Amino acid sequence: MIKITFPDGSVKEYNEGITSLEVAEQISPRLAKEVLAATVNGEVTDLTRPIIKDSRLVLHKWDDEEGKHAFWHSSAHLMAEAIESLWPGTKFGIGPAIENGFYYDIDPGDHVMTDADLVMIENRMKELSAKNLNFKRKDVSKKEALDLFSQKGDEYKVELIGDLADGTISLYSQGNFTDLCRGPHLPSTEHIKAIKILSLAGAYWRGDEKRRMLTRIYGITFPKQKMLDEYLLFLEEAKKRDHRKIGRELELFTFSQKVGMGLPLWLPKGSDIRTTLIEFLTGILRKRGYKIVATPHIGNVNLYKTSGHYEKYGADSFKPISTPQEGEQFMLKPMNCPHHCEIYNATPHSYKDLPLRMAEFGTVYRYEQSGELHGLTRVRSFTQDDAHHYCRPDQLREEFKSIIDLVLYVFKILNFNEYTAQISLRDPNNKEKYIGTDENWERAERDIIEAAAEKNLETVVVPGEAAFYGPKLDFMVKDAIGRKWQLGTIQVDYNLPERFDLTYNGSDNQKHRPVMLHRTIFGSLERFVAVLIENTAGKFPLWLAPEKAVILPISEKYNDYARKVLELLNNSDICTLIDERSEKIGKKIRDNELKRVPYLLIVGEKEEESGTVSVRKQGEGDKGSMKPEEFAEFVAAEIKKEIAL
RNA sequence: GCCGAUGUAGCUCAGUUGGCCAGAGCAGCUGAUUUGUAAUCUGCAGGUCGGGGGUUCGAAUCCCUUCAUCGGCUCCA
Repeated sequence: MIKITFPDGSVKEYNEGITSLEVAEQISPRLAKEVLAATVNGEVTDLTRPIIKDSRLVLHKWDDEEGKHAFWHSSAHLMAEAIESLWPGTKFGIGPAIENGFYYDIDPGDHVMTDADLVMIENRMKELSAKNLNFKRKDVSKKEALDLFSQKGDEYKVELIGDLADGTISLYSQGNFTDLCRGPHLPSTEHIKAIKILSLAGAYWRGDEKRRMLTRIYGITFPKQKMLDEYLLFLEEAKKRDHRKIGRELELFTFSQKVGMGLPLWLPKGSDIRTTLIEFLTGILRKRGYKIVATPHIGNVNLYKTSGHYEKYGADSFKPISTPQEGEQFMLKPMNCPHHCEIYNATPHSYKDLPLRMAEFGTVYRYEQSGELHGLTRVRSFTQDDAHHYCRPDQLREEFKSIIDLVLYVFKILNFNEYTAQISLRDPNNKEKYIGTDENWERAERDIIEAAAEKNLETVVVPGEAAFYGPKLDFMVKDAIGRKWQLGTIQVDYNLPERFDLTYNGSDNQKHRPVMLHRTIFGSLERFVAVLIENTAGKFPLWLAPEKAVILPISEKYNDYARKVLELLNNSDICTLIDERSEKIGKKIRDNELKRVPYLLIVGEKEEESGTVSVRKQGEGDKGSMKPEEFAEFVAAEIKKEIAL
C-alpha cells in the first residue's frame, strides 16, 4: 500500500501502482470525467502513469493551467496526426501549448499550406478525436528515438533528439501518430470536443531567422462547444476595441502612404489627448524635481559613435543624412540619452547636486522592419516620455524606488491594474555579451530586485533579457486581444557615463563617475495612447476626453441659447461643441454617444426658460438638469477627482 | 526582412463560372422638416475596383510584378 496526500492535507491509502485517474475515479466518477492531468510530487504527469510510492497528488481540471496545458498539448498532437494523414511525408518541428491554445510548426514540403487547408485539418481532427484514441507513453533510448525519426525522415525531430540526454527521452502515440514528447497528455482524445484551427503563419525553425522557415498552424480546443463559441465571441468583441479601428472612428490619428509607413499623423482630437498627457506628466515631473530639457531631432554621427549606439545599432537605424558641403553626417536620433549626456557635461556637477533628473518628451526615429509595424504600438517615429537620472552609486536604489512609485501612480490614475513588472537580468552564462564590471552588475541587479521588493511590487525575473549596458525593470500591459506591450521601463546604465566621461566632484574633491538611470513612464505616447484606447474602448476618462461635452439643441430655435451656454463653458475651460444640425434629438444623441462624448447637454424650451441644461452622461442616460455654471463646476470637480490620488 | 492572407467610394461591405455604363448602407453636400433623450424624409455627388504589366473580342474577376494592410515569425536602442 502507498499513502497519497491530497492538497487539503488529507491522506488516503491505495494499492501501489494505482494511477491518478483511478484515484479520481474512486473519489467520484464526475471528477474522473473532468480531470485532465496530475501533479505527483511536484511533477506534472499523465493521469495514466502508475504511482509507485507515497506521494503528494494534485488532480488538475480545466481551470488549472496544468490541465489546460495538457489539453492543448494533446490537441497539438491530434492536429499533427490529422496533418500527417492528410499530407503524408510532412515533417514536424515543435508543437507546444501556449497561453491560448496551441500550435505546431511543420515543414509541408512542396505543399503550400493555405487557409483552405485549415478547414480540412479541423474536420480531420474532429473525425480523429471522435475515435477516442488513447495517448500512450513509451520511454525509449536515444538510439531508438534517432532510428525511428531518421527512418521517417523527420530531420527536425532528429535534431531535437540530438540535444537530449539519453534516458530522458519519451514518445507519445495516439492512433497512427507517434511524436517525440515529454508529456504530459490526456488519457484520450475524447475530451477534445470543440476544435478551431485559427491561423497559419511562418515561423523560423528554432526561432533563428537564418534557418528554414516552417509553417506554424495555430489552433484552439475546448472540452465544450459552448466554451469555444464564447472564446470566438470574445475575439470578435476584442476586435471592436482595436485602437486602429477606434482611432479612425474617433478621428484620433491616421497613417498616410505618402508620408510613409509607420509614421503616425495625429489628428486634432488625438493630439489633444497627447497634449493633455504631456501636460499632466510635466506637472508631476516638476513637483518631483525633474528638469525639463529639449534637444534636436538629429545628432552628429560622432555622438552615436561615442555612445556606442552607432556600432551596435547603426545598421538598424535610418541611414545617416549628409550635409551638402562639408560632408558631415547626421543621424535621426534613435534615442535621447546621448544628447542628455552632453547636457550633463555642459556644466560642472557637485555630489550635492545629485541626483539630477533630466526629462524630455523626445521624438525618436527607429527603422523597424516593415512586417513589424503595428498601428500606434510599433512605429518608426515616436515620442518617448524620456528621462535620465544621474546619481551617485549610493543614491541608485532610492532613485529606482521613486521611479517605481511614479509609474504605479500614473498607472493607478489610468486604471491600468493588469500589468506585469518584469525584471530583466543579464544571462549568467553569457557575461561577455554585456559591458561593465561584475561588481557593478551585481550591485545594480541587487538594487533593482530589492527596490522592487521594498515597493511590494510583484515581479517576474527573466535572466538574459537585460540591455547590454545594464539590468532593467519593464512594465507590460496587454492590448485587447492579450498581446503584451512594454510601456514604462527603468534601466540602470554604467556604460554611457563612462563613454561620455561624465563626472561629479565628490566631498573628497575628487572626480567621480555618476550612475545613470534611463526611464519612461508611458514608454512612448504613441504606444501608451494605443493601449489606453484598447483598455477603454475609446471611452476616455473625462480629463483625457478631447471634447468634454456637446450641446444638443432640441431644434434650431434654441441654437442662440446653446451658443450662450457654449461660451460660458468654453470660458470655464471645458471644451464643448454644439450639434447644430437640423436633426431630431434622438439622432443627435445617438451620433454623439457613438463618438464617446462624456456629457451631452440638451437644451430646448424648458432649459432656455429656466436657464439650465439637461445633462446626459455617456452610457448612462439622463441625469437631470442644472445651470451651466453648476455643470462647469461639476466637470472641473470630476476631473480633479480623476487625477488626484 | 520572412511565411500566409487581404486590397472595390471617407467608412462597412455586395459584385454568380471573365460579358450592358461597378452597386448598397452609413458619412458628405441639397432641399424639406423644427423635432424632448440611441437612426425624419428628398435629391445630388462621390470609385483609373491599391499601382504597373500581361492573357482575352472583352478583366474588379485569370496570370505576373509591385506597393500597402492584416495575422504570425524574427527584431525591438
